[in-house]
Amino acid sequence: MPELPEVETIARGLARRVTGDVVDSVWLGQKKEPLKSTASEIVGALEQRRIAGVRRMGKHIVFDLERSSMARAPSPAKGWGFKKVPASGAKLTQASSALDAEAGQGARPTQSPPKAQWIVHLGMTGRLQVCEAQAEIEKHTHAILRLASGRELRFVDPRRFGRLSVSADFDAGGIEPLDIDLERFVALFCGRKTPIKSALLNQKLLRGVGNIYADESLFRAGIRPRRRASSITREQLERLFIAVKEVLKEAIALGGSSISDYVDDDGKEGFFQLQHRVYAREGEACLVCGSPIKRIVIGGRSSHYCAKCQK
DNA sequence: AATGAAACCTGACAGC
DNA sequence: TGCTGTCAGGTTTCAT
Repeated sequence: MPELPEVETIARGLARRVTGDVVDSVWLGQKKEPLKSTASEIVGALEQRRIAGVRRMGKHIVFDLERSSMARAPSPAKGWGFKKVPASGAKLTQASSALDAEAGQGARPTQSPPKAQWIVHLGMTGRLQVCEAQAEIEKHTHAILRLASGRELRFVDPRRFGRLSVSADFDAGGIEPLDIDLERFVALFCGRKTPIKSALLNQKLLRGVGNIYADESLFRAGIRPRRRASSITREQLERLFIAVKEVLKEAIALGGSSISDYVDDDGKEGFFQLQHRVYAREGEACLVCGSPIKRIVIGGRSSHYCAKCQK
């Protein structure tokens, strides 16, 4: 569900709320889909680390971790007595199995600790909650980080398209659409026979643009989503370049779009959906010319456009 | 190499 | 009420 503006909103909210806190212990559910790294890699990278910051890369949320100054004894292996086991039937996992594997064994007295990052991709339905430890555990909760402040950071994801991993130097691939310059933007689409809509969704080119903002950007640029990327004129690409940045910035300013289940970490909804000009408006009148908005499928994704305004 | 279709999951909603 | 079919803001995998 979340695209760049939603992930940016969520990352900013998390940065405000959990930066400086320390991960005391980690619980992971039994479903395997959400984990891209092994459970022990994730637990080992997170436990007893201080959250130095939270930021966005493409649609990924990156937690920068550093060794906690107040490193304590490893948390008790028995875990922390859950009041209610999530409906999925998950159980407690190893608490500190691979704790500090790289630092404890190497015995290298260097003072530059290895970088550690916790990477979260929300997929379609993923959410990160910051809540009190006693708050009820929602169905589809796949990970819980108990924080030294007494709160918990929880990953909830019904559809399980989200992914958790740890890394030392994560690279999301692609280029940030808000940072790219015109020449590099134009070069991305050069010689590509794929529809421009599909190229915009390709995270190896631009990272962070998703279905809503691709449609909205193409509408503002006056380009039909099925046009071959290579067939688009320089002038149109310049308009698209501006439109993509404009749409993303406006959406971030409004806290993202929320249509059904997206809410930010405070539980507040974004408001950009009120600005949608084509997305999810099939059959409704184009706000510019009044023609009915069309919906077609491109690369398996529904695509909305105005046949009169977009060529 | 690039493109497109299918697969991966659950939940919400419309229609019968 | 309950069943069926469709759809969903994303990515990966597997044939062409």
